[in-house]
Amino acid sequence: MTRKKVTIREIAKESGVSIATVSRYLNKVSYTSPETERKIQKVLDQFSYTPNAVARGLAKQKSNTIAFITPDITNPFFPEMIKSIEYIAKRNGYSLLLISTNEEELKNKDFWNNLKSRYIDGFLLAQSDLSEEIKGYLDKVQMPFIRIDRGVQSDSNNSVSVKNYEGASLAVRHLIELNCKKIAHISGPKSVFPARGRLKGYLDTMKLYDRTPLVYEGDFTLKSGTDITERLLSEHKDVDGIFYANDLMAIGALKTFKKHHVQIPENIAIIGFDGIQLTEMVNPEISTIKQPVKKIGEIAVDQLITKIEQPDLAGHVNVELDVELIVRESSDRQNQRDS
Amino acid sequence: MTRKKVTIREIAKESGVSIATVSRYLNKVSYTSPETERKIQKVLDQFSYTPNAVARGLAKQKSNTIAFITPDITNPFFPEMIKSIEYIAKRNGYSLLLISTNEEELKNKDFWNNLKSRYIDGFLLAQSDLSEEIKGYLDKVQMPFIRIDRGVQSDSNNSVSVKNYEGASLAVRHLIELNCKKIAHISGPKSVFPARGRLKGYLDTMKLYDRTPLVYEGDFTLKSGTDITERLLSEHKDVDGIFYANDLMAIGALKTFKKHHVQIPENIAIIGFDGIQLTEMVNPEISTIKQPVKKIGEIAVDQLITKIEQPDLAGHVNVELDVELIVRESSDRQNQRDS
DNA sequence: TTGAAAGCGCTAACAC
DNA sequence: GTGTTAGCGCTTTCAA
Repeated sequence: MTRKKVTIREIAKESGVSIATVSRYLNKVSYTSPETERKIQKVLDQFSYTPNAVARGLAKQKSNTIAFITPDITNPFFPEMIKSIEYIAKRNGYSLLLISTNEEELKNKDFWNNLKSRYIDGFLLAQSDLSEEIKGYLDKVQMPFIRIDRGVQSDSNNSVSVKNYEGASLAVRHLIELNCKKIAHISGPKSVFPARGRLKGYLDTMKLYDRTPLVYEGDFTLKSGTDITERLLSEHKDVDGIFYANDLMAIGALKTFKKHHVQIPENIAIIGFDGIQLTEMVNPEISTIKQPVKKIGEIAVDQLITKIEQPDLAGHVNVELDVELIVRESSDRQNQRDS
Repeated sequence: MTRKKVTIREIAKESGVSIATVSRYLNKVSYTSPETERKIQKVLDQFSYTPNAVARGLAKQKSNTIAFITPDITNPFFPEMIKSIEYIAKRNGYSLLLISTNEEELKNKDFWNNLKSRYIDGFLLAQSDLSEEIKGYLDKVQMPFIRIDRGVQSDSNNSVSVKNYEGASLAVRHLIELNCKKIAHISGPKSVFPARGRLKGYLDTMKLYDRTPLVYEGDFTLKSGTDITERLLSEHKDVDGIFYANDLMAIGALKTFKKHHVQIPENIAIIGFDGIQLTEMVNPEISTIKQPVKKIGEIAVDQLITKIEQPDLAGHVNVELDVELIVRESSDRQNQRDS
């Protein structure tokens, strides 16, 4: 496939110019006469030369590689988000290094030294919640980075997230329009920022419509959806609408509903948050507030690359993307009326 | 965090030895006197020195990085498998580069040249089906690699896969023990090797028990599960057991069953193949033939690293892992009898 | 056991 | 415009 290894030196010799000229041509920096360019290009083709990326990296102190760091590779967002990230990165000439870490590791000096010693150009951090300690590290680590999604405090910079508050409001208003009388909220852990945003959106909107809020705290897992719904049903039999702080809990709740022969959406209308693919795979399909996962990835990597390539141009970024109400069977009472 | 950048040169100067000696100590190659070692180590700690990975890479022509290449990053296996791969890789001092490609790109010389120019040490290839053309490329590319899972032809080498045939047999026997009289199989695309293995397992086992086989060809997607089940039900109303060639199709079928008010497992017992997490999240939970996803990843990366570090020791590998029958609601007639 | 020095392959001043 | 040369930071002969 690739014969020997052909270096810039051969190319230079073969085209009768100096390696500097070849390098200049390759990097399109400063002018080279059209004629030499033609000569060089010819030899380049002939040898199907590819510059050695490592040598180039060493000389330029740059690897054209970014890292995606997360403790939580099995998060349902992951596949789709990674896909868009890798795609955009590649299009810009960057490769994607995948790193899964626990919080401990982020505090390890060696961890960061290692990234630096590899000239990793920047990283995306998808870490749920950062302790103050780690935030301190991040400030000092002196690398471009963007935080994604859940790891976002309202006061933070350099992050891409979604409008959790508005999304929650959308969800509640949707349930109200469905004529739900008693709308409960199964929240995420209050320690997590997006969970708080969604909770506040729920509370404020309920208030706006003069409703009495009813909140149970879950932990974003499937199981907690099942269990807490069980408790909710036993303690409040008259609930007829539930807004789950994420899809996974809503899906988990389906087991409980089935067990108690609760009809969805006839008896209770439910809606989740996130818009993971799973919502379309279960029965009934779950209504949700959809996050633009791909877009989150795209924007994050885009911002990161800007920070890398034009450090001065890129100030602190703080993007908040819109979410979208997706109505599916679990809250669709149009069809219901017909039957 | 990290002050200036401290190179091996400072370490050498500071400890009063040559950089060669420091390098030797760092790489634990050839002996160094205990005394110098102590001196060096002291300085090392003091500066919290990390060798520059890129420079080292250039000198050793090695990056300590492996690539995971797939066209299909949203495959449900992905998260868990990647997780185990990254874990083992890291434990062995390797990082994981994620590359998603279409088949076209694999035929592109530049693609491979790029990997080589970065001194990527090897790669895992999770590509469904490789054309002969690509297999030709792989032979010539001269890099260590292992193929994973679906990309496996029976005659291939350097691959890690599972016992598809035996798994299918397990599934069928399970349905027979459940007293199913007419057992159908929704296969995967016949062009895909694992699909063929599962089909053959089904056919042979049916024959073994003197049953008449009934096969419909699906394409492994959720939707094909829904649609083909629809057709199956209309054409063969007496089917009472279905073995789906993968879980996704079995899950898709649930919509059809619901629509036609078919009770699972009372009217029809079903079982899938793969053991993706989704099977536990739907209603009813789906029985399945579980692939040891983590193990597949672990073994693959393990083999790959062996190939990289001991090229002579590692001959051609061809691992076939065992699968496991997991009985869940969709084929559980123990509980059914009680009710 | 240790040091000197020649690479690894490319970039970027600096000079012409 | 183009060539010379000194790095980038580390490894690895080859001598001593």
